This record gives sequence, C-alpha cells and structure tokens, in this order.
Amino acid sequence: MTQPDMPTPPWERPPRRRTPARVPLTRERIVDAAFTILDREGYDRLSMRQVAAELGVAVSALYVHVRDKDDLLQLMYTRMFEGYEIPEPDPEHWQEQVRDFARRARERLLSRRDLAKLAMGHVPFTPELLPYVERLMAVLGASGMPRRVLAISGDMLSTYINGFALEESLWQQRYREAHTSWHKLREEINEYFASLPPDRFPNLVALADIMMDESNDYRFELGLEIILRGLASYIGEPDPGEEHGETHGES
Amino acid sequence: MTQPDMPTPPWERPPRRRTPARVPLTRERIVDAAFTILDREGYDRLSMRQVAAELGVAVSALYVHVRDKDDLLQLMYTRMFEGYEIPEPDPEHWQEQVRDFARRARERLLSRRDLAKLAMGHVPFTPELLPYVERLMAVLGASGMPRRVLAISGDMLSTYINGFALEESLWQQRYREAHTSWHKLREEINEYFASLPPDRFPNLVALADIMMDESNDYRFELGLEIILRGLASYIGEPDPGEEHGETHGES
DNA sequence: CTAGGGGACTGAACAGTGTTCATAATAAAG
DNA sequence: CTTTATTATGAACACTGTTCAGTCCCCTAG
Repeated sequence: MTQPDMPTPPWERPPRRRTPARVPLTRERIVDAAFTILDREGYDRLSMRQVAAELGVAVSALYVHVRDKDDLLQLMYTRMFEGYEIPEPDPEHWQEQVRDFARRARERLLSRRDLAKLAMGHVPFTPELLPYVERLMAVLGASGMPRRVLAISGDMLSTYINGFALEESLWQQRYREAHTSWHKLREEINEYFASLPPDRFPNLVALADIMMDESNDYRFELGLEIILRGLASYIGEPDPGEEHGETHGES
Repeated sequence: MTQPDMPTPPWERPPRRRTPARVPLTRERIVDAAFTILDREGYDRLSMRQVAAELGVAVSALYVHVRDKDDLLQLMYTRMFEGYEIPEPDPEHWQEQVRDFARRARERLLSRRDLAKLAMGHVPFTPELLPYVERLMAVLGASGMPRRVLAISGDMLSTYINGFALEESLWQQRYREAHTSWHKLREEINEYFASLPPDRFPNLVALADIMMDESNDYRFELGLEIILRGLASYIGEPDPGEEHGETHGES
C-alpha cells in the first residue's frame, strides 16, 4: 500500500521530478487494469481507452508495452490459467480427475464476467500454456485410451466446457439486460416451450419442464458424463482408423 | 427473376420518376448484401456502412428495416438454416441420421467464410428456428434415450459442431493472415510439438504426429463418435437424477 | 387535378473505437 | 553536465454503431 497523495517531508531530499517513483507501466499492470474494466464494463466495452483511463495514462502509452488489442487479450487469456492446478495422473481415478478438472475450469470461467467470451477463440498453444495442456493429456493418457482418441479428447473437453460456459454467460447477459432474474427467465422459457402447439412441436412440448434447470450444474455434469462414457468406451480397443483418410464417409 | 437494367419500352407509358421501379429496400436484400460483405471482408469487417455501400444506400436507410446490427446478425443466423433438411426419425438408424446431420451442419458452417463466428453466440430459440430443433429432437428421441439425456443432447451436439467449426475457421484465418497453406501450417505445428523438451512434455511429444491431421474430417468424425457412444450408453437406463438438485457433486 | 399525409430515404452529426506518429518528458550512461 | 535510449503524450486518421431533422416521393382523399 503506497500513499500517493502525501506531501514530501522537507527533511527528505526532494527528488527532482514531480511524481516521485511513479509506478512504472508494465504488461502486468496493463493486464490488471484490463481485468478491472472487464469486471466493471464487460467484454464488449473493454477498450484500450478505458484501460488507459483506468491507469491514468494516455492511450498510446499502452502500445509501448503491448503490440495490439489482440496481444492484450492474449495476455488476459494467459493470465486466466494462473494458479490452475492439474494433479498427477492416477490411472485408477482418471475419470474423477477429469470431472474435477472440468468443474474447476467451469467455475473459473464463471467467476468473472465475460471470461467465457474471452476464452472462446483462443487456443492454449503458447509456451506459457502448454504445460497445462501437457498435464491434462497426462491425466487422460493414464486411462489407457488409444492414441488417436487421446489426441482429440483434450480438445473435446475444453470445447465442451467453453461452449457450456459461454452459453451460460449469454443467458446471464440476457437477463441482466432484461432486468430480471435467472429464475424468472427460466420460468418464462419453459412456459414458452410448454405453450407451443403440441401437434407441430411434440418433442419440445414434452421436454419443456427440463429444457432449462433451476441450476445448470446438473446439465453440465450430465454432458460431462456423456463425454466420459464415450471416451471410456474406447479403452482397450485398438487405435481406430489406422487407415484413416479414406474410410470416414458414407458407410 | 426480374431484369432490372432493361430500358422501358416506348409503348409503355413511362412513369414520371427518373428511376423507374427502383428496387425497394427490404430485410431480405439487406441480409443478401450483408452476406456479400461477409464473404468478401470477413466477420470483423462486416459493418453497417459496408452493407449500405453495397446496396448503394445511406447507412441510416438500413435502420428503417433493421433495428440493430444485432438484429441484422440474427437475421443472418436465421438465413443460415434455410433449406436445411432433417429427416423423419427412424429408430433403427438414429445414429447414422445424427452423423449425417452433424456432417451437413459442419459443411454448411465451413461453406462460407466466418459463418462459425456468426453462429457462435446465437441460440436457435426463435420461432423460425424452433422447427429445426424440434426435428433434431425427434431424431434423437427415436433412440429411446432417457428424457434428461435427450434434453441436453441437442445442445451438446450443436456445441460440439459449432466449436469444432469455429476452431477450424480460426486456423483458416491464421494461415490466411500468415500467407501460407494449411499443409505448411500443420507441418510447422506438428514439428513444434515434436521439438518440445521430451522430459517436460512427454505426452505432447508422443502425440506430435497426430495432434493435427492433414484433413480435419477424421478428427471431427471421431469426436462425433465419442458423443454418440456416450449418448447410446444411456439407452435403456432409467432417467438419471430424478432426485436432482442435491446429488450431483462429490460422490 | 390538387392537397396532404406517411413512409422511405438522406446527410450530418455524436460519441465512441483501434492505431500511428512527431514531439516532449524522463531515466540511465558516459 | 551532456548524450542516449526509453517511455509517455497529444493530436490525428480512419473507422465504428446509432440518431435525428429534414427531404423526397408515392398514394390516397377530396
């Protein structure tokens, strides 16, 4: 905690410059400020000017430390992973480890506003993030699933988690803008589905009561379980599609 | 088919105004123009002004027919589904029907530039699109899977398809901007993975040769198969989580 | 035929965006 | 103290979505 507005005492030799030891602008501080704006204004209003204003600095100063807005977003994406822990692989409990991984990932994506929007469209293939990918692959690989299944399982999981969290945050945004609650919105949606003409929409009407749950947790868990069962079903099978490239169509 | 540039024959009484029967601006024509811009410039450069220019019209004229840019994007999203056919449900072949649905959806998403970006962040819960959801649910429901699994299966499938296509188009964009080819980019990526220090990244190094395929088709099919196997595994089981709301954690 | 009402369209403006660049201020090095 | 390199500034450019007073034109009523 520094106290910026204190006058300089006369017995200290006053430094020549007006702002003694002003906090230097760094990539870290810029990312901090960007997250402050993201929390307060949301992804769509996150602009270089807002970030600069938050730091009390001219816009162009940011470009000394950051190439692009894209560059800044990439830094924010990287920051998102900080402190995210993935355990040592345990072949006996790989499913529970993956479940835990997925839950914590979703939790993180929903912990701050619009984080899912930020994550969507980025790929964790940078040097800073590859360790996380490696550890996830280690956990999944311990299951003994075939190589080719393993190669896409990480992608599938993160696509599912990101997609799910994005949809959740879209609904959040929608009911925030409509000045109502998730409870109310959910009720309206389910009533809408129930009120459809049953002759033209028999399936939707029949599912109206469970299309949206009071909490999304159960839906998330079930989707996760579906993927896990799918992955597990390949354990013990030989690597599928060794002759791949020809035989994926038609049949 | 009207023929706009034909001169007015002299035996027809010429209308008083200079531009005889000028094409009226409609929502349809605006969406057409928007797709022209999307194809030519990409999603990020799709702006109201570009659309207006394409139509030879002032920007503000668009706002007579379209509330928002969001409104226009919604119209484009709806247009995407036009002519998309989903077959009558056949309980014997629901898996093949779903595979076919997914392949055609991906094909459509990749048929035009940045269509996946457009699709991401939209939900097909509008009156025009509900019939498609209904038909998909019919096909899935014919499998006999439990209600709660059915309720999220559609979401899971479209999340997977959209996410996969989005990732594909992201790579496309990346190698377009780098002025190289997918073949080259893929080779570089795989070489990069292979060149990682094997002691810190044993799993990534071991998978380097199949992290990215020459074509993404096989990866898409395999991911689809994983979901299908997961879904199929629930057929015959009682509806899971009837006591839901409490018991989805820990155990 | 004229008068007028109403919808479609225009042009200009507002407030905002990402990015660049010559210039100024500052810090470190000689 | 002077030089040099870095960092920050302010103004500018070329855009963006959106609004609004006014204009044009067509159709209808008288």
